[in-house]
Amino acid sequence: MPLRTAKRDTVIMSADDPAPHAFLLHRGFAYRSFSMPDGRRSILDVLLPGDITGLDYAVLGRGNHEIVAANTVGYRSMTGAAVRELMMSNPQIALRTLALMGETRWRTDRHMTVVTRLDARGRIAAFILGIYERLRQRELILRPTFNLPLTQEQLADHLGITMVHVSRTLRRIREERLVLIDRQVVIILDLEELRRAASGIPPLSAGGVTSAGSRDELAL
Amino acid sequence: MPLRTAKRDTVIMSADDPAPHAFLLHRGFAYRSFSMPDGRRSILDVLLPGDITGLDYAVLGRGNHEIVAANTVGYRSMTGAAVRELMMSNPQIALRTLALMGETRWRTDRHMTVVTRLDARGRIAAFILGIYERLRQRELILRPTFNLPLTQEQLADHLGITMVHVSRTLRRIREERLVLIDRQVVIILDLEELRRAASGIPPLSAGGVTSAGSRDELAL
DNA sequence: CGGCTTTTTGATGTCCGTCAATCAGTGTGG
DNA sequence: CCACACTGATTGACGGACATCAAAAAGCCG
Repeated sequence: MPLRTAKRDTVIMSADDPAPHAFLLHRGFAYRSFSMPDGRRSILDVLLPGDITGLDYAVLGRGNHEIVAANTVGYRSMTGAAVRELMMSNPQIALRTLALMGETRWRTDRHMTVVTRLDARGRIAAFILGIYERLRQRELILRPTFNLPLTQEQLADHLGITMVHVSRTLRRIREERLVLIDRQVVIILDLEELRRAASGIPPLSAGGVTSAGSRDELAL
Repeated sequence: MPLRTAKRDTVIMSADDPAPHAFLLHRGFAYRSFSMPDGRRSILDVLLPGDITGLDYAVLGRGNHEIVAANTVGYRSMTGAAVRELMMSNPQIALRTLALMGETRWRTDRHMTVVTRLDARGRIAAFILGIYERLRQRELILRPTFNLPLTQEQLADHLGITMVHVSRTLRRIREERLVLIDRQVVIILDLEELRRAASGIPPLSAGGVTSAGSRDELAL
C-alpha cells in the first residue's frame, strides 16, 4: 500500500463511506470524529504516529465516523477486502489484531471514564497525560514536552466541554504551573501533580503485546 | 463451555484478573465497569442477552475493567487461550469476531458522543432508545416496553451524571409523557419525541454482518 | 496591510452537583 | 404480624462548574 499524505483538516475517510478502510498513521496527528445530525461533533479518539484504526469497521463494512488529519500526516490505508484476505491467510495476524484492538479499547474505556467522571481540569490533565505516555512509549519524545496540533475547539469536542471553557481551564492549569500550553507547544511542568489532577487514572501502557511487533506484522 | 449463572451484583470478572475471559451472555443484563482509584465508578457498557464481550481483552491478556451481573444472568465464558486456539484453527471465525467488535465499537462510539454532547435528558433518551433497539433487534421484545434491571445509581454511573439528577430527569421525561419508568419497568410512550430528545442520534442497528450468525459460530 | 482563524476575557444565566431529609419497597427476625 | 434495618428513590435548598452570548485581542497567511 502506498504512503499517502494529507494536509491539515483533510477528511481522510468520510462518515458515509460505504467501504471504510483501515489506516496506519505514519506521521502527524489525526482524529476520529462523529457528527450528530444537528451539527454537534464528538472527537472519539486522537490518533498518533504508529496507531492503527478502523480494522473492525473495515471488516464490518460500515463506518459512521470520519477520520481527519489534524496536521500534515503520512499514512497507509487498506481496504476491507485486503484486511479480510490478510486475516484469512495468516491466523497469527488475526490474533495480533485482536490484541491491538484490546489496547485501543483500553484507551477508549479510559477516556470514557475520564469524560463521565472528571471535571474540566481533570479531563485536560488526563488527556495531556495520555498523549504524553503514548508518545513516550513509542519513543517519539524523550522529555515531557511535545507538539499538540489540535485547536482548542477540537480539544473541546474531544473532552465534552466548550471551547471557551477549555481556554479558561488551560489558563488555570498554566497558572497552577502544572502544564505550560502555548499554541501547540505543551510543556509538562509537574508530572506528579498532573497525575493527581487526573485523579490518579492509570496510565495507558498496556505493557503486554503492545507496540511495534503487532504493527509491523500487519504491514499496512 | 458450561452455562454458568450468577445473581445480581455478582462480580463475574474482577478488574485485576490476570487472565481475563471472554463472555457470552445468555440471560439477564450485565455491565462492564471501571473504578477509579478514588472510588468513583464508570459503567462503560451495558450487556444484553446475546452480547459477547472481552474477546479483545482476553487475547491481550489484561483487563482493568470488571463485569458485573445486573440481575440474575446466565452466561458462558472462554479463556484467552481458548479464544486464541479458536481463532487460529479457523480464520473465518477471526473475521466474524472482528465484525462483531465493529458493532460493539459503534455502540461505544455512539455512547461517547451521547455522553460528551447531550444534556441529562438527551442522555437518558438516547440510552433508553439504544436498549430498546437492541432488544428489538434480537427479538427479545415486540413492543416498546421492557424490563431494565438497573438502579438509578448504575444509570448515573453509565451516563456521567449523579443519581439525584437521574431521578429528577426521569421524573421530567415521565411528566413530558415520553417514557414511563417505574422501578424497572420501562414503557416508551412517544418514540418519535424520544428520538428527538436524543437529538436524532442514529440507531444502533449495524444492519450488516450483525446478529445471530457471528454469535452462533463463535459457539462459546 | 487586510482578512481569516484561533484564543482570550467578561457578564450573565442555568444545568447539575452536593448536602440532607423523607419516603417507599423489601426482607428479616422476634 | 409488626418492629426494624437496609437499599433505592424522591424532593428541597443551595452553591458551583460550566454554557451562552458577545466582543476584543492575538496569530497566521496571502
